[in-house]
Amino acid sequence: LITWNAMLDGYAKTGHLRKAKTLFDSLPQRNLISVTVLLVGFAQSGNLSDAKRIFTTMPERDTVSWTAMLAAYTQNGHLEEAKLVFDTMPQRSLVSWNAILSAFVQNGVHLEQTKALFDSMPERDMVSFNAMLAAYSWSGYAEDAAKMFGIELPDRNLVSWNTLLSGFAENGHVCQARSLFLQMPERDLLSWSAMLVAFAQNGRFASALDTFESMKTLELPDHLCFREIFLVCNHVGKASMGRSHFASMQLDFELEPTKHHFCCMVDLLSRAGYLEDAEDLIKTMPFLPD
RNA sequence: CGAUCUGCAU
Repeated sequence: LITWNAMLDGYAKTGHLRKAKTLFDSLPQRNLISVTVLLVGFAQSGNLSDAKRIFTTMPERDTVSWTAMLAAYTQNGHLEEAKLVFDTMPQRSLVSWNAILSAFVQNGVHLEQTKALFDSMPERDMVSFNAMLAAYSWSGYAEDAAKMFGIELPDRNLVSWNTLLSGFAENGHVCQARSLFLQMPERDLLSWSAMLVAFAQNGRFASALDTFESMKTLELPDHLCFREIFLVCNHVGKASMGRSHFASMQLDFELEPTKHHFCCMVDLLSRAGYLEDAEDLIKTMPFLPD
C-alpha cells in the first residue's frame, strides 16, 4: 500500500492526474493517504471542484487532509474558503498555521493583518518566517524584509535567501539583488532564475545573458528561464541568438517548447525581419495558432 | 507513502 501511494504521489506531483486517477480506481486497497494524495493532485492542477468533492466524500479526515483542503483553496485564490476551513478544522498543526499564513500572503492580505496572524501563531518555524519574509517583499518592503532577514530570523535557508533576492528584484533593486546573490552560500535553480529575471526586467540585458550562460554550467534551466531569455533576445534584437537557444533548449536540455516559447520566437523572428522563418515556425509548431 | 515557505510572462 505504501508503494502504491508513493506511485500515486509520483503521478500526482508530475501532473499526470489521469494516470493517478486510473491507478487510484484500480487499487485493491486504499487508505486516508491515498485519498489525500489525490486531493492534492487535483488541487495543484487547478481542479478545485474535484478536490472539494474528494474532500467532502472521504470517509475520514485528519489534520493533513484538512490542511490540504485549506491549501487547495489558497492555491486557487479562494481566501475566504481557506479561512473557513482553518476555522472549522478540528485540530491545527504548525503546518496548518503556516498554510493559513501563506493564504494571507499569496492572496495579498494587508501586511498588518498578516503580521498580526504571524504574531498570534502558537509556534513558528522557518517556513513561517520565510512566508512572512515574502509578505514584506511582496508589499514592496524589501528593506524591512532585509532587516528581518538580518535580525529576526532564527535561522536561514536557501528559501530565505531566494525570497529576499526576489524581493529586491521585484522592487527594482538590481544592485542589491546582485550583491545578495554573490553573498549566498549556495544557489539553486530558483536563485539563478530570480537573478536572471531581475536583470532582464530592469533592462540589464547583457548581464541577463551572462547570468544565463553561467547558470547553464551549474543548473538545468527550465521553461521559465528560456522564456525569459527569448524575451531578452527580443529586446536586444538578437534573432540568431534566440534561434540557437531555441534549438539548445530542445537538444541539450530536452525541454518541449510551450505555446509561450513559440510565441516569443515568432515575435522575435518577425521583428528581426525573418518573416518566412516565423511563418515556418507557426506551421511546424504542435499547437493551433490562436 | 500524504498537507505549509522562494523564481514567472507575448
